[in-house]
Amino acid sequence: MSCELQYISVVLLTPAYTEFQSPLLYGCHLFIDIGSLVIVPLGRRSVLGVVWGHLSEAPKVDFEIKLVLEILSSVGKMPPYWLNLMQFIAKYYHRNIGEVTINSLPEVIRKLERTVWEKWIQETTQLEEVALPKNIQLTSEQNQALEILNNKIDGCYLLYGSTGSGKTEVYLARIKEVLTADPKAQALFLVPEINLVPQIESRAREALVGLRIAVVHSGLLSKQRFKNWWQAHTGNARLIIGTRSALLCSIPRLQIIVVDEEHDTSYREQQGGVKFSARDIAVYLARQLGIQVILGSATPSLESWYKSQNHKDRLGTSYQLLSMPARIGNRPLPDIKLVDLQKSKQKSCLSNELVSLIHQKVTLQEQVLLILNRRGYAPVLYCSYCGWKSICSSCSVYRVFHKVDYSLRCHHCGSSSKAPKHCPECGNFEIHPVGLGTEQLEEVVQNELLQLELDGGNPCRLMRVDSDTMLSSKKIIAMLQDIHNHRVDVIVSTQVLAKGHDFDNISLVAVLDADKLLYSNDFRSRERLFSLLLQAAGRAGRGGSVGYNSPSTMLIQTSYPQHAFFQYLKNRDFPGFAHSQLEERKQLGLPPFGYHALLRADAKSIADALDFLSQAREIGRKLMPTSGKNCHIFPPIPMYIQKIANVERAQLLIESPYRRILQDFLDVWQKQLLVLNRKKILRWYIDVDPLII
DNA sequence: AGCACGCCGACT
DNA sequence: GTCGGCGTGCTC
Repeated sequence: MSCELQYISVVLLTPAYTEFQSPLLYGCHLFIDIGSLVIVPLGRRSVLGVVWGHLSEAPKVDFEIKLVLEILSSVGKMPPYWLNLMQFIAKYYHRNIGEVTINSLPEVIRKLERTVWEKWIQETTQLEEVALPKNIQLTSEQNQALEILNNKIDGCYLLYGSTGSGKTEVYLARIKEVLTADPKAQALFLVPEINLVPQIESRAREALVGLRIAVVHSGLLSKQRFKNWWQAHTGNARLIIGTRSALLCSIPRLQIIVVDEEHDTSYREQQGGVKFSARDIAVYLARQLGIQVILGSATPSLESWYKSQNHKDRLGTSYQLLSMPARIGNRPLPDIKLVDLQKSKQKSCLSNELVSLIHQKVTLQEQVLLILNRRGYAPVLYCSYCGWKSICSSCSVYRVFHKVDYSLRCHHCGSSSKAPKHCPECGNFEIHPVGLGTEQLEEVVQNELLQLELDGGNPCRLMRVDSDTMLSSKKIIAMLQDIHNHRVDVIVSTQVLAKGHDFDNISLVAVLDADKLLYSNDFRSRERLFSLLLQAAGRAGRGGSVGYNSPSTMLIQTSYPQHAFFQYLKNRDFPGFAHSQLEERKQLGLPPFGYHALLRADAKSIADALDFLSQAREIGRKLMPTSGKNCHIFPPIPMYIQKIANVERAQLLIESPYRRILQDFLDVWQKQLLVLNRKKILRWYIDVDPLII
């Protein structure tokens, strides 16, 4: 079917930070649809590309246009909505279109292992269509929310319901509705973390028996990941459950998106690659497709909350608030108690109040959850003689002492070394761990409970749950099972357990290190603390059927019990707290009243990084009279953690009350920065809507 | 980012 | 003589 030479533009992985960026021009003698995957020559290489557009006539250029080598027809075409999505992410986050697009494809395809993926495609089976069950049992409150959702096919909704109010049933009921109305429709259900996927998956399989579900997250091996991606891409999977990366899948018949725990910062954070907010992109995508998006949380992000209070954003969108205040079965909410660390007596990190409460609960055969957000035994090893501290050799942070294997580990670069028995500087043997981590807390609790015997003389059982013990998904499941089946009495954990998991028999949750987030230089830290504490409180006393011997309690140890923050918390007054925070942010022009971007520079020496940023700032200030007015560019500063893995990091903050103006400025500015072309000395990138400034 | 070309040091 | 160090430059 060859025809005369056609010209197409193709997106491919061209180097970032140079002026040489895709899409690039290619020729071919076949008509190739937009969205097709192709192999094209680039220099002396053959690389993967995505067909982006057709040219109506031969372009006049001073270079030779090469021909497409091959069309990867077995993958089919990427849907138009997906191409638009890639375009938007690249534009909004100021990234290379090729970087965004190519990196969103499955690994086998990126590596061009065609025989491998074709075999995997052969292996995947078309699952049988099964009629969905008729009804999901809902309370009247849940039904009210569902009816509003069922009234429309589009719009953005904020489902605000306390922990245990049954948000998941509402999501699933609405998804069922959408998938029943259109037998080809697909739904996307996002969760913030991998370890929440299994529980949502089993809830969905239970409520929607027979539904074809695909799970997509970075924890899968590349084969399974491809197969699940393929199920979504071909429309075979009707519900896609996953973490932020699931949003980048090809879901051609997408009709509804759910973003559970929408406030969670995991939707934004990412180590490498393109930083984007999966929640914000989900909202954008839903609006583009004219479909519904449901954001759910017990403690919404202040940005979402603000939009749900009848404040329209620049595009005229506001979120419809759906409130579900009641807990299912009217289970009592745990009492929130504060222990004043300044006044209370304590032998260890545990106040006497906490120790006696633990004793009480454990004796009643109820479970206790202690939350401390620091892994390891102690955050630093310290020589009392010469002042030596266990600083990481590659980063500007302390290495954390882990007693289990007597190691010093850097939680930033991952390097680890044997912990010294005596001071490496002065030889003194008086080196000791300073501060408290979960390993040590486990030890302290063990000592406190040694004398305690439960019914029938059984000893009190202890378990530590943090990323050091949650090594595999098998282990995670086993540990959760042990908790559910009451094979442990006291659980020591980092934040991992505070999020999303449901436990029936925990009647005491204690948070040991709340103060760190109460006074922090990050303007979002109180918002995060509020949500962490309320979520943690939600872990206590969820069970409806289990008869409690004692009322469930949430206990917080703090040195600042008088802080207004705790008044809001004790009253569970999220609206009040949100209002006070929003007032503060309004005064300071912080999000959602202002918009941020960072110019980040990584270099071998901090001077190079700062020097580049200073030059960039000058360039930016020269642009001011035209495109930069209403933007403020702050002076460059080294990052809070200046060095990670031997890379010196600095940044510069740009702030504007208008998103559009900030975006326009970044467009012009970024192009000028490319001319500085300092790729040998440093890497730089723009970070839009950063979480931490 | 790759990948090649290019121009200087110690080896079978 | 050549193998290989990584500096520099190009890719529709």
